[in-house]
Amino acid sequence: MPQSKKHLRDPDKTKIRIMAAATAEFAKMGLGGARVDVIAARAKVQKRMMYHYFGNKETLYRTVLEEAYSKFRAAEAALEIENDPPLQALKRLMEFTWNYYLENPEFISLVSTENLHKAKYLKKSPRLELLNKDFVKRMELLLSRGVKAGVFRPHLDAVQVLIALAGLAYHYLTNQHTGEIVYGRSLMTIEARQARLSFNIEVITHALCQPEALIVMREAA
Amino acid sequence: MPQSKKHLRDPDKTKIRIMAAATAEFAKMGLGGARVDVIAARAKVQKRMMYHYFGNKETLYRTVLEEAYSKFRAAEAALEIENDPPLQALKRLMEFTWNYYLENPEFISLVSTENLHKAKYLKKSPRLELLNKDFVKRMELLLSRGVKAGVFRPHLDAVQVLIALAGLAYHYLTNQHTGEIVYGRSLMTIEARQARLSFNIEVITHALCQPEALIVMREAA
DNA sequence: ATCATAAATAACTATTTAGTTATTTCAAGA
DNA sequence: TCTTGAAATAACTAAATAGTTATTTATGAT
Repeated sequence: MPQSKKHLRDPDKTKIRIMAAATAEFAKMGLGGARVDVIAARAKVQKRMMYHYFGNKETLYRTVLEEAYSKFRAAEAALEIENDPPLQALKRLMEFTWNYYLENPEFISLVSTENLHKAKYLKKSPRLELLNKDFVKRMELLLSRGVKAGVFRPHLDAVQVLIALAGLAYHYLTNQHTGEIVYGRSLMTIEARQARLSFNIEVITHALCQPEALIVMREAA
Repeated sequence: MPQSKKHLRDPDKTKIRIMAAATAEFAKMGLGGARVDVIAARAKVQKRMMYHYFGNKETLYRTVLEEAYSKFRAAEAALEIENDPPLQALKRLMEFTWNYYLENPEFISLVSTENLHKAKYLKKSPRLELLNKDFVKRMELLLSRGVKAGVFRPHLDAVQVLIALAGLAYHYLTNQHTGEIVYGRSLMTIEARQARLSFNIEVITHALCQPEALIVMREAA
C-alpha cells in the first residue's frame, strides 16, 4: 500500500519525528518489547529512514537515552540554586526533581529500562560522563553552606543525599501502579501528589537539619 | 537433535524448574525481551511443557510475578515486629527490606518491569489483593506505639512512611547501574552497601522522631 | 500384567521482526 | 538548466518467535 502523503525532504524534522516516536515506544515497551515497525509508523516515516539515520535499533535506543539524560541535566543545571539560602535551595531542588519526573514519565521509564539491562548501553556512551560530574559538587557546596549557617547537620555525604532525594520521588512515581494495588489507595490524584511532595520535603528536611533547627521551625509554624 | 538425557516424570519439579528459569529470564529481559525458548532451555525442559502447565507466556509471567510478591510478603510478615520497641521495630523492618531486595534482585526487577506495563498483569491477579492489606495496619500500629512512647512525631501517614522506607532501598538498588555512572562511584562494595543501609535508617529515623528525641540520642552516642 | 492417563518428546508452522536491496524523487550548487 | 548526491519510498528476506500437532513413554491404580 503506497503512502498517501509524501513527505517533503527535511532530514532534521525526520530525525526529530523518529526520536519522538522511539522515545515513546522504548519508554512504553522497554528495549526488548519495542518494535521498529511501530516506531516507524508513529513517526510516519519509512522504516528505512530509521536505519538510514540511526543505523540500528540498539543505537536508536542509546541515542534516545542520551538525549533524555542530557535534557534532564540541562534543566537541572538551569535551576541555579547556588544563591538561594540552603533550606530553600534544597526545597527548590526537590520540587524541580518531582515535577520533572512527573512531567516526563518517559524519562524515568527509560532509566528503569536501562537499569534492567545493567546500564549496558549507557556505558557505551562517552557523551554522558561529562554531564554528571559537577552536580555532585553542587550538592557538596549546598551542604557545606547549610552547615556553616548552622541549619544542616555536619558530615553528610552529598551522593547519599542526592540518591535519597531522587529516590523518594522516583520510586513513588515509577512504582505508582503496583503501589496503588499494594496500598489500596489512589496515589496520583492532585491531592495525593501534593501530599507526597510535601512529605518528601519533610523527610529530607528532617534528615539534613540539626534537631535544634527543627524545633525552631516547629515553633515558628 | 534429540535430548541426551531424558527426564523422569515429576510434574512438580518440572513446574518448579520452569518457574525458576522464567523468573530469571523475565527479571533479566523484561516481559517483551524474555524468550520462551530461552526459558525452556534454562529449565532443561521441552518448550511444550511450559504451554502444558502454564498456558502461555503471559500467564507464566503473571504466575512468576505473583509468586515473587507472595514470597516477599510472607518473609515480611514472619518478621513479627509487633513486640519490639518502636525504634527497634523500624530499624529491623528497614534492615529486612534492604536485605531482601539485595538478596532477591529478581524481585525488584520484576516489580519494575510490571510497573513499566502499568501493573496491567498484577491487576488481573485476585490472589495478591489480600496479601497486602494488613501490613499497612502493622505500620499504623507501629507509628501509634512510637507516638505514645514520645519518640515519634504525631500525625504521620503510614502509607507515606512505607513508601519512603521501601523507596530509599529500592531506588538505590534498582538504579545502581546508572547510579555508578552518574555518581562516578562504586555503589555495591560491602562498605558502600553498609553505608547506604545506615544512611537510610538515619534518614527515616530523623524523619519520624521528635527532634527532642534526636537530641537525646545524639548526646547518648 | 495391563490399561488408562498424564508426562514428556519431537517436529512443525504461521507470523512477526530486524534489517536489506533496489529504485525513485527532489533540491541545491555548478 | 542540468547534474549529482542525499532523502524518501517500495518491496523483500532471513531469522527468530510464540504457539501447535502428533507421538511416544512412564507410572500408578485396578
